[in-house]
Amino acid sequence: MLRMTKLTNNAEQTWIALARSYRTILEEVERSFKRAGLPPLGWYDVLLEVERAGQSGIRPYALQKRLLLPQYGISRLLDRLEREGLIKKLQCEEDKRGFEVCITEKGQKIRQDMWPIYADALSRTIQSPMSPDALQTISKLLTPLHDA
Amino acid sequence: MLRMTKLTNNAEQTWIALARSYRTILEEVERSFKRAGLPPLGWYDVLLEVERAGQSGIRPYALQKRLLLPQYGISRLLDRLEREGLIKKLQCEEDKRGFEVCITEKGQKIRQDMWPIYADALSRTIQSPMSPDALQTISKLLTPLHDA
DNA sequence: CTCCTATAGATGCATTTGCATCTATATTAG
DNA sequence: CTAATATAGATGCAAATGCATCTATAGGAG
Repeated sequence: MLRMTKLTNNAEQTWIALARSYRTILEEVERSFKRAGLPPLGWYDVLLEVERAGQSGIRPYALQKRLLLPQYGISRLLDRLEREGLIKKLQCEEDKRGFEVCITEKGQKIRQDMWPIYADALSRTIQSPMSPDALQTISKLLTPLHDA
Repeated sequence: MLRMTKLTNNAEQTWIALARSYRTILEEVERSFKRAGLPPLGWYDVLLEVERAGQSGIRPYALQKRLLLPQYGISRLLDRLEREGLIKKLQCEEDKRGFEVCITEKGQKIRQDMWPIYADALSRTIQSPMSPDALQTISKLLTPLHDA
């Protein structure tokens, strides 16, 4: 049994602030997409990664790591995106278990439509309540949390 | 149409760091509860608020505001907690539309069992990778995000 | 009082998620 | 080569979520 360091109030308060901030922002982002008749944020994230991968595409397991989603989550999200014609799956020659995911023109268009809505929501929720300095400090300080 | 300020890279990076940090920590917290055969974090949050409310209890709509959950989310979460005997609903005399939620002994016990698991997970994921100073700075800087 | 609107909470139905497991190909050991 | 194991991805089923709507009581305005 490992002896654990006692949790400080400080760390606890930081977690609470992190969670509340995250949820507040996410809620506004999702609401904004919905108002604009656009798909949820998860779709944007996938479309962006797939678009960045270019025409050679990206493998689902790679997406999974980048996006911190469970395997079955990616599997089904890709199904939905394919059904809507936003991505296509290209049979992978070097590894017949899998495929490469590529973006379609329709997918690109949707992603482009989503960006200004997304950016506005972030602008309202994160950028305007904080100074550029505060923003910079936070993103720098948070780095060890997700790199570890 | 409102003219929006363009989103800075700075704000975008901060959002990404916030989201990745939050998800990474949450994942570890949930995994820890599961390993210990305990319910998910949402249950803890409700039980804690209800316990804090004391024997007079707390109204569902009040919980909803504190916990940033949708109305139907609270409604069903309370159903589950009640079904497991962790809370009870007391018919509210002053307002016959609603009720007061109170914690049961079983509910208290579960919450108490959950805390050390929760605390350890936070200790590992937030506290150990960051200096006390960094923690303090972050929680202070994040305040405007969820108060606004 | 009556009528109108607002608020508390529940619920039917469709979609999504979580969990466990399954299939198929790849990789490694012998 | 064959056998054992690991990895990529899919899927059946149960539970949770989102959405819209519904019921019932509260709190006005007249």
